[in-house]
Amino acid sequence: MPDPVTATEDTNEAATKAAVFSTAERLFALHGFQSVSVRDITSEAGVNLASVNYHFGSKDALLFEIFRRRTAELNRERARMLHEASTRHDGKPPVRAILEALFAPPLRWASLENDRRISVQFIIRARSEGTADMREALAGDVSHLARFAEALLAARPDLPRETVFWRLHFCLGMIHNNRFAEFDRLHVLSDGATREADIEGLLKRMLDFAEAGFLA
Amino acid sequence: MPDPVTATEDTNEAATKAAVFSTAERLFALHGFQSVSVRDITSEAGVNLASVNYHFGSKDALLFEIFRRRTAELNRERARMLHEASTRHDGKPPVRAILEALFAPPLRWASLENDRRISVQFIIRARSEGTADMREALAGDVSHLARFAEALLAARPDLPRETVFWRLHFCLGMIHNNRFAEFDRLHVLSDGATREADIEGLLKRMLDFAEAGFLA
DNA sequence: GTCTATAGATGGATAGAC
DNA sequence: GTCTATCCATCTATAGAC
Repeated sequence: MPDPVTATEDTNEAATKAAVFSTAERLFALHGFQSVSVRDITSEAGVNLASVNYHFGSKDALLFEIFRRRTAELNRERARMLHEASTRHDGKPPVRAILEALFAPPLRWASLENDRRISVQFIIRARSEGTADMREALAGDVSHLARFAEALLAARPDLPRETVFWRLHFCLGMIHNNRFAEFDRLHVLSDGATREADIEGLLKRMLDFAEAGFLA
Repeated sequence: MPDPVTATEDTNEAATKAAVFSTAERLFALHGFQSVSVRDITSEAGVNLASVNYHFGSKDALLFEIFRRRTAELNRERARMLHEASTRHDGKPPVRAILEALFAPPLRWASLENDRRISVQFIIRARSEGTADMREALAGDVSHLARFAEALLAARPDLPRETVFWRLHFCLGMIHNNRFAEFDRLHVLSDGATREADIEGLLKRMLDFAEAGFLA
């Protein structure tokens, strides 16, 4: 049984670290990386200015830790869905099941009632505004995408290899365009006809579009 | 006939302004907006530190002017292609011709031998990292997209309105994903099978994919 | 108009008290 | 571990000499 005083201190420390983490993630996701200062984060989180350096080392290290944790979680969820699709279809899942494993995790995160809604925006932003560290990590992330490419190649052995890769690239573009600003713009353009709230409906729309594109 | 001295000065002034403009566009496109300082721009352009403020007013105003000029050029080219497709098809262009007017201009700009290759990267970056001014301008840009939406609705009157808007959104995502970093990543993933240099081939691939998705 | 020098503001990081 | 005070680098913008 731990010393109650120590336990309380540990809890406080963990709470401070967690507050910094989630506040930073939210501010970075909403306003970009370079625009948000350490002072913005600590003042909004209600913690001391020095906490970022104490708990994470530097602003960049904090950024990278958020990035690493969120991408790991997302990749794990995608890999799990791909694996389930594979077992469900005797090791040869069809295109639609593969694409669902790629689309569903970030889309479900993005639903209005999901805590991770902001995490998706963070990850998308990291793809274009990330630091050198993050871009290196993204290059290593290719191994994760490779499993999806393999599954797609197996599902469509009749297609030229490069065609499958290009179409996977198009699908990734569809996902990365799901930013708050783009949803808002579409909402204006369609005069309110597009309802971002209906995530399962959007998933079906994306799958219909991408599956047809893949079977062309 | 202008005074030769004045003409030379005017030319020098215009040359300085143009050097600042194109150097800034390139650096912003390659490294992001906040990462590039006025000092970076002026030293790389070989002009004085004060030239940015003298010729453009401020760093943000310079950014906005680049953004405004490039998006105007791109929108004009797209509108022209859409108009030509419309006359070619008696006012009712098919989906593929509409999408070609949307895809071809930014893709052709992105070809290796095109001077505007860097401008596309600038515009894409502006969509996610732009200032408040630029985001406002993007909202006004909806009128330009509305013409494409109208054409698509006319080409597929059988589809629910919101379906057409969502699919247009997916197509825009395909375009916006054509960043240098994403091309590089795809190149690694496909082990060199995807050749970014073949722009006309890529255009055909995008049209095949998107047209099939639209006709689903 | 061009340039240097500098003002004025803000940023990340840290030393040192508690 | 937490906090304050502060260092030092860097940035944008501008005043003023030429």
